[in-house]
Amino acid sequence: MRTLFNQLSPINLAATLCNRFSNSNHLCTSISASPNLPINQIAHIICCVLQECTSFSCLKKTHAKIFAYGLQYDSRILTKFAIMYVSFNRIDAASILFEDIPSPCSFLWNVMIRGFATDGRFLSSLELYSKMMEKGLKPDKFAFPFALKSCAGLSDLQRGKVIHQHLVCCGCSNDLFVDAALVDMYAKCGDIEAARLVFDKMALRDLVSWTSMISGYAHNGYNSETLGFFDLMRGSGVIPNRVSILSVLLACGNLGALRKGEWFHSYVIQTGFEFDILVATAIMDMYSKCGSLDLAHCLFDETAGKDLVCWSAMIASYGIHGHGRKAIDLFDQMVKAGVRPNHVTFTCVLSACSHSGLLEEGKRYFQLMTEEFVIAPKLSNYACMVDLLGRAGHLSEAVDLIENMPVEPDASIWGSLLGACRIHNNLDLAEKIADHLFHLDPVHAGYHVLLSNIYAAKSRWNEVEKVRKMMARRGANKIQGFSLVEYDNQVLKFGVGDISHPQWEKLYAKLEELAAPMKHLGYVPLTDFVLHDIEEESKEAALSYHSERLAIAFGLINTSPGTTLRITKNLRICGDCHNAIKLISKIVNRVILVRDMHRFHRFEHGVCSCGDYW
DNA sequence: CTAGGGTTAG
Repeated sequence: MRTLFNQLSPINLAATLCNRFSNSNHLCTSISASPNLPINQIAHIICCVLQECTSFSCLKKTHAKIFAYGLQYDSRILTKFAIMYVSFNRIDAASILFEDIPSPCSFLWNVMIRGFATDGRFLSSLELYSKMMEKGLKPDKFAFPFALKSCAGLSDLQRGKVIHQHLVCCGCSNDLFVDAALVDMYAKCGDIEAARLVFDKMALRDLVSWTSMISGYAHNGYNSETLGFFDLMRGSGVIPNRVSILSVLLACGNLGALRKGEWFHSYVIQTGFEFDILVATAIMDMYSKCGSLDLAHCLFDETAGKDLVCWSAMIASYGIHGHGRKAIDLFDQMVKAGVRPNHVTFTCVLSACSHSGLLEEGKRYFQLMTEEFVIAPKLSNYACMVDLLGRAGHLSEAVDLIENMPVEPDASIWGSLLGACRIHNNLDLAEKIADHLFHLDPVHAGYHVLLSNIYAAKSRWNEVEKVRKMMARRGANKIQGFSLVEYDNQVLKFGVGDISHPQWEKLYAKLEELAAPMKHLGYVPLTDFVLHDIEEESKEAALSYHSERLAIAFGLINTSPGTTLRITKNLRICGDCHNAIKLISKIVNRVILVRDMHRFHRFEHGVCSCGDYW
């Protein structure tokens, strides 16, 4: 060994060491065996060996050895070590070394920016990026995608735009990876138009860029665009993989497009994509959101190696379908199976309790979360609790909870409470809440509508008008209600009093036809403004029809008797329609599934699965 | 040296 060290040049020596001694002990022993070796030579050897380093423990031991040799202040070695630490995902260790280097080279800055971003420490990554720019150093084309990834992770569109400008200045645009990262950043920050602009300008588009775009559409609510873009991708000769399928499944779920979703399920099987837990969860969730709880549950049972997300998704499914007890049972099973819940799981459970009116159970699980699992409740957990308490009429308890929250309540919390005020027609509380609420979110149309409906319930028409004007002044535009129904591999959309469908006359005639038997069953149209508690979708004219009724009429005309009708609605179903659909289900003897903004309503034999608790 | 992904309240 000693002869080796003395005879070979450092590079050859390093190469020899790499070949012969792949593990750290040998390396360290060899170095220790030659105490007379000049320090710079050892440094050189170690640098070369590190390049071949494949084991973290080897790295750590070598690092310790370096300290023993008193080389810790050599920038070159430190840089090498920092880079190695990053490659082993030990960003903290790398960071400590980085701080010790007087003026780190550009490359190390880039490596650190990448390292932090990869580790999910987006703020640190961007902080470093800014510091690097301040020093007049330019990030390289490998660092930009990571800086953009950090912006995407933080949904920081403003910073993303700035970095976009920088990279153009640095001449790093028109690079496949940089552009793909740009597309992804814009898509994740919700600026889908900007994403599309970059995407369209790309000379070359790989599967990843397509997938980023598709996922951007899906996650920003452009559901039919998602499906369209997927077809476009296939048309352009790019073969999808399981990742791109996930976005498409999401879109199907959002649209309630069961047939399309089923098609993708079989597509996954036919093409032989790996049917891993992510794909299984996505398909399961799609089935559930399309109203097919049975299929979702089947898949859940068949899926081996269920993880937290998979369990949570199934719990959420029971929740939106109104099966609170089953959601709770599943939660208990999950815990028994040794899977530790997180705040999302509890959001699912609490929301399930809320939809099913399981007040005591909800309280118990909230307590379980904080006390037994020691999970700090997030805003979403508080929102569920406020909703649970409020719905059940325990308004003051809900207020207590909000006042004692350790975090600042946001608009959604007050919104929950306002929703409860509407159910219980509590005007005093509603007015107090509205102040907070409109301060936090002045342009939210839904909250204004809620308040206006509470006034209307008390026949306070002047105030109703005031709220209306307030909305106009603030530019809080009402969201148009619509209902979706899948037919013949298409998703059809019906708006309020829609006459755009070729069959529109038939649809209205069908509703007319139903009017008599409905009346016979005791239906009284609730023309009172109060119950048209959804956005503007009502009150247009006596002849206007809510979108879900048109969708139902369409389904009745175009499907064979007995077929379940599935409707997806963007807003909350109104009380009048809820009454009407119950009766329709009885008259036509059909199951009518309506998914509104919050949950499923399964109408059958004149009753709804929500038990009118919604 | 780089990348895209499944669950969540209102």
